[in-house]
Amino acid sequence: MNLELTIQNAVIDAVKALYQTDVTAEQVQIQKTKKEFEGDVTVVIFPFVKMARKSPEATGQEIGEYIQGRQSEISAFNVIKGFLNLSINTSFWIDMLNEIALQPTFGNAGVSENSPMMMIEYSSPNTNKPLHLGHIRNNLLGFSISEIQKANGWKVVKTNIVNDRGIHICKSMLAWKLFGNGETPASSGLKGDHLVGKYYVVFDKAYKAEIKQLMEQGMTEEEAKKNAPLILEAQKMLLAWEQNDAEVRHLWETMNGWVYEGFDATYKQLGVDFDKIYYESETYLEGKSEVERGEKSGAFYRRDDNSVWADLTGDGLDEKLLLRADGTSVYMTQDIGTAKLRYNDFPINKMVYVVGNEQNYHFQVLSILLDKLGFEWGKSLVHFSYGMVELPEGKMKSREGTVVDADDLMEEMIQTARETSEELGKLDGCTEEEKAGIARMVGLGALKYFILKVDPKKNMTFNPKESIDFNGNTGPFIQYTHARIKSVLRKAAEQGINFGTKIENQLAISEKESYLIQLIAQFPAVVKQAGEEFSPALIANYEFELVKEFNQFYHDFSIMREENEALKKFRLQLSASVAQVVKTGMGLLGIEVPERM
RNA sequence: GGUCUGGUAGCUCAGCUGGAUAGAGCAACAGCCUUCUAAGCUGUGGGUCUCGGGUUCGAAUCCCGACCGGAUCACCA
Repeated sequence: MNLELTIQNAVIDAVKALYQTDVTAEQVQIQKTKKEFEGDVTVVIFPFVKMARKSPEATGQEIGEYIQGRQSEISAFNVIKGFLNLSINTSFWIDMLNEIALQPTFGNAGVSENSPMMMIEYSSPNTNKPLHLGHIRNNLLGFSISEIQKANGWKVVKTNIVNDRGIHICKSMLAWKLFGNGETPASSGLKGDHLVGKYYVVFDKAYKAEIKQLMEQGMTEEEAKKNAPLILEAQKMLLAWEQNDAEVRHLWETMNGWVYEGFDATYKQLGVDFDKIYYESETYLEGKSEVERGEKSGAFYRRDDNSVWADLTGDGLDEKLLLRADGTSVYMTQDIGTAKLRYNDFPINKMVYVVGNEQNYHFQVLSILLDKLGFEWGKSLVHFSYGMVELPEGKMKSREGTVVDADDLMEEMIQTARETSEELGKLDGCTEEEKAGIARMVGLGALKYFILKVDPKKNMTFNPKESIDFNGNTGPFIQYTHARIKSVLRKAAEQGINFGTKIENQLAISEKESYLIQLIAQFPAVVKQAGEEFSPALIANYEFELVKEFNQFYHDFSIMREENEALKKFRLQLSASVAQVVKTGMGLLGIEVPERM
């Protein structure tokens, strides 16, 4: 029972009968009738006026008359300018609501044994400092699109490649060794990742001081940066790490261990997780052999200094280094290796990288290189590219101390939610445990929704003060509506009203109600589109529209005071369906919805 | 400079596969709590959809150009 399809076919038939012209389904544009006009569904009739050789109004009238006589769902129609507005029988809407309410997984296609598999890489942190606001956007987007793809029938493997080796972690290690006095997370009370991050900053400060000193002794800035004792020492450490020096390896394992404990806590609080974690220390040597194979096959070439390059000028790009003259690999080489590794480890049908838009070029190149190496999946890699998070003062700069720390931010959101809830008296009569749970759901809901509602590909501004907002187009507004519906449903259950059964369709329902049903019915299509476009924002904005619409409805009717029992059951059923779609939709965004708040 | 990307209300954003009078939220102002949760609802004010051309019945939406902003073009990852 697809309304759009039915009407589309009816219009095609009408045009053929009336004007002896065949039109395709694409030419029949159908949309929800705008609220200010009468009717439920609108057909745009401009495409047919030439065939009819009549005015838009006359054409609309003719088509309207033709299809009303033949389609029982259509109870009335009107024509305004070139728009044919059709009113649909209330019994049709009630049938539709009945159908929706009987589907336990409405809007979520679910995964089956032979579903295709999608691997989604996200998060991918460095182990030298804690997660910040930019990572939050990455993690939320990665988690959300994973959920959305699952709802669209993909098996999803969430993966994280941890950048656990390299000069950056050596810097933290060195600073800790020199200035740390054996400080540990336990002794300092600091979260592991914060402790390691602290020493990264210590290194940077000391390093800068050395540079300054060397410059005063007459070196240029460039020379000073290369020759400062600290950086030389850090490079020595990296070399020792690569040669498996026992002491360095031990320190590295210890400090990374601290970081992982810290990251785990942050991930847990954010509500994200992974199915498979790759560590760069275990994969960074992959890819070299692939590049060498590519050189033999002629896809890449070797220069006189022994470095290996790919010439992409034919693709409108530059030349790209793949192996240094000393034979070591670069970022791109590693990514070639890990891509191959992943396709060996899992039967992947699609690989998605959730990585910021500053790496657009990198992934464009990666895709071409893999293709040149003969991997049939090379071209099909998806770089899910998202924009930067900026602060009102501009970009986050760690040097200027304007980085918004992920843990601090989440804590602040939860705290504010707690205070606001208490001010409003929402938490009266709750146990301490319930209070904490609600504050957590609301605070994090606000943060997640704020970030996910904006188009991923756009840069966004995050105002830490203003974003702690629970009014308007926010997560808490949606959560609140859910809680209120649940409250009504509880009350109905107490009174023993059974609204879970089929609703009779001899009812007079309002246009607002049929509009709501139409909106609910749209949900699966929204989920599908969100999957195709990798856009949690689509779902977020849909949820807001639905909830806003419901709130208006809610204020127009007193469900529990309704005396017509059949109508009361219908409205309860409608409310329950809205709550269901809210819960499912918010779930796709990784946002929990409380039963009460 | 090359490539990519964005420019919609004072602010944050929807709308962009062309359709009706361009929508929300925030902020401002005015109303609504003896009725299922007021984190709500209703109303008012606020727009040269950056600018200029083109395509057509119709353009915020598509095309071309200009202007402004961001990213990137590393033997960093």
